[in-house]
Amino acid sequence: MSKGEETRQFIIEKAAPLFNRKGMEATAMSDIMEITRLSKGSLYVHFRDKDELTKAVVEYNLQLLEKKVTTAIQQAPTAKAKLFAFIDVLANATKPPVEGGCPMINFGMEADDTNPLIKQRIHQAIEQSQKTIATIIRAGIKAGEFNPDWNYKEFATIMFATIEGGVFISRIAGNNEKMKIIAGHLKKMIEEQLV
Amino acid sequence: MSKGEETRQFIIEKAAPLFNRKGMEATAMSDIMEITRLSKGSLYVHFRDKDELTKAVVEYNLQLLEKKVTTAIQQAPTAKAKLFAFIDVLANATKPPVEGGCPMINFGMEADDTNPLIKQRIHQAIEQSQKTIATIIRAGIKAGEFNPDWNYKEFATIMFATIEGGVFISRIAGNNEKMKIIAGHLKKMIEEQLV
Amino acid sequence: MSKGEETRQFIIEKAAPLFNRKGMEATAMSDIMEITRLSKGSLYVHFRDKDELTKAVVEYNLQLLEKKVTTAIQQAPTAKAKLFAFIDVLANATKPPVEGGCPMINFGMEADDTNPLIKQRIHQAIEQSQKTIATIIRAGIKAGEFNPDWNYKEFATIMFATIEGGVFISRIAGNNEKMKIIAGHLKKMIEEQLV
Amino acid sequence: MSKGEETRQFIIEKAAPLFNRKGMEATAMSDIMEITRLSKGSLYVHFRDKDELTKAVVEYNLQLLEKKVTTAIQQAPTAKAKLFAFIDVLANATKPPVEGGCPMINFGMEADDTNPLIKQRIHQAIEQSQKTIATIIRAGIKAGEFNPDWNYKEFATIMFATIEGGVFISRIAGNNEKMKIIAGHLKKMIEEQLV
DNA sequence: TATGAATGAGCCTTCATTCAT
DNA sequence: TATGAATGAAGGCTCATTCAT
Repeated sequence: MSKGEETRQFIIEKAAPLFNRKGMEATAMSDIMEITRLSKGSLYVHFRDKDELTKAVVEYNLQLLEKKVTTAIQQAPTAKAKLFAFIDVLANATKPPVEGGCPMINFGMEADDTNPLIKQRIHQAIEQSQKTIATIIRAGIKAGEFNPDWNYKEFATIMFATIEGGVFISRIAGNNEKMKIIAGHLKKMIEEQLV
Repeated sequence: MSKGEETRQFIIEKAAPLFNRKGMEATAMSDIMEITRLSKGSLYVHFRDKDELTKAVVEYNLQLLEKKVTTAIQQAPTAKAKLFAFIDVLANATKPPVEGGCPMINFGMEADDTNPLIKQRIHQAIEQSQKTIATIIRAGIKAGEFNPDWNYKEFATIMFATIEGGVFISRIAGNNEKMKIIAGHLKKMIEEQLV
Repeated sequence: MSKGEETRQFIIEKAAPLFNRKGMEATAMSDIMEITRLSKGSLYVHFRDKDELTKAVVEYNLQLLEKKVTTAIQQAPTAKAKLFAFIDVLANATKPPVEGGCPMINFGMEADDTNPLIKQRIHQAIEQSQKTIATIIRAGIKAGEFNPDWNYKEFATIMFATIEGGVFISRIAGNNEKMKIIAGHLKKMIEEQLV
Repeated sequence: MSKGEETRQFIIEKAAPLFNRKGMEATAMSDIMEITRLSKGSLYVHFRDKDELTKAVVEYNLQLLEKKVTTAIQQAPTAKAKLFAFIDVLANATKPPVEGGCPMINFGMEADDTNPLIKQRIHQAIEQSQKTIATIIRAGIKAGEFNPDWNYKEFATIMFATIEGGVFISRIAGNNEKMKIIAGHLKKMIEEQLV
């Protein structure tokens, strides 16, 4: 990695939690200057404009989240364990997988009426998340672990929505109480489909 | 209502959809000037600063939502019908109960890391929503409509979270497809508790 | 004139020589701030952006020039005297009719490759100048003052071009030496057409 | 020519039309980078700063013009033909002798209030142009081609001013119509001095 | 009460220039 | 020589807010 790429990556990594926490609009280039200890001009050497930096930061946060999820899933032995792992990773609002909380709901809600490109990217991440869940279940059915009649595609959507709703509630509540209930509920629904 | 109060209310009503759609930070006082056709000075006669206007607008949006929900519930004859009505009101992302979408998730996500007061107010609205659901169910149980063993408090949380998660997904998707699945799922869960 | 219009006019008048001397691009909003002792925000109360201020300033300079020319012409009794007055007003590079020199050549040369709107406006001013000359001559012919065979339209163009060329040379030379020769030449040409 | 000098010359030639067209201030070092495909650092190896590059570019443009003029003059057999050639080279605003138009008026007008050194250089070029005209006429007189009483020094100034004024008008008009009139007029004045 | 002129901090971005490699 | 990363001043502009009328 060249010096330039290194700095670019450094900026993204430092900026990522800031954008994820404060929001894209609310994070100023001067905030990035401060946190990176880089000059204003230097930032613009590596990113054409704030929008390009924003895109890179959103991408970074999404991929960081995906990596955490993927790692957790891979380490789980069974389909049930994988689903539980998925829940446990995302449903931990007090110690979220990505600093600042779930980037899908964070960036998605802000981009909704302001940034079609980011919105589109979040849409894709949401779809991917549901696909990941669905894929795990399908494998579990094939392995004889889950009830083959399970409408797993619908469940993937329900599970994802419920988790994100839980993330929202927990963030506003400032604690994970309600999330425990939600996670427990989802896990029970999963166990009900065990053969 | 005095002339002053009337103008104040007029401003709030005009500003409400703007804030709900664009966000609190992104909505400028000049936007309010434009939409109300009022002068800059006039706005500051009725509101000490933008923060006060923001609070009033958030309050207005929340109460408008609550009114829509309450009306829908009151018109429903049974507990089941009331729960279904609750779902139908909130789960219509294409024609949301409040212009700009659910104000709880809209304002809540933005306020999370920036505005503790608004955050607190949204927290209260979230709690109230769950209480509303719980109250309906409790009445339904008392009336012999629902299974008395139903852990309705937990269900209230789950139902609310799932709806908000669905709202989020639908907004980003730009359509209500997934929301139908989610609403259907919640309704099935409710029907399973019918005596 | 309202307070706002007064300030707007004040800004234009203060900015006019600056733009005319330094150029449109080279004159910064901060220069206008300094010379008007007004705040940055105040400037933008009266002008949407720098471009709008630029247009107003160009217009002001052109009209100021036109006024000086018109006044000089009106005070001259004969057609010959009017033409001489025209020359004397424009051909005084050391004490130009408009502070900073002839706005037609100043703004025109800069706008040529950068600002089509201003370019168009200067084009119009150039055409008008030639028309003014032609109109004077035509009246002089009608009054029996000038030779009726004079191709006055062509002469108007030649006279205007020669003056502007003289303005250019004088500005660069920093003195009016060459301009005297040019003015003398033009006046001789005019006298040759006297009946 | 060493490698370094070669690169230096390459930069000047590429930058020359840019400066002549856009102006000195408006042409950024990044524009030069782009057009030369050279790195920022490389530019600064060959030129201490933008000012030095500017001077070199102005010089290049002036000498290119002079070369075109000289060549045209040398190819003309008589004094009259030489003067006509001079006019024809400069008075072609649609296909100017130097890309971007006459560098004397282009750089001169911009430098007037901002760059004394360039202004001085343009002054010299203007004087030289008039001297060139005067020299041709003097030779023509000596050769018995022109009227020996002709005040050729004054005519040189008038001719030069008229051409530059014509260049100005044509540039703003975007066509050569008026220039034809001006050139015709000058040629007629010359022919009147033929013996 | 209502107006809108005035303010100044702050935002994003551009630019000429320097310097380590 | 050549590169391109880093710098910081300066530019145009927006915005919430104040204040005289």
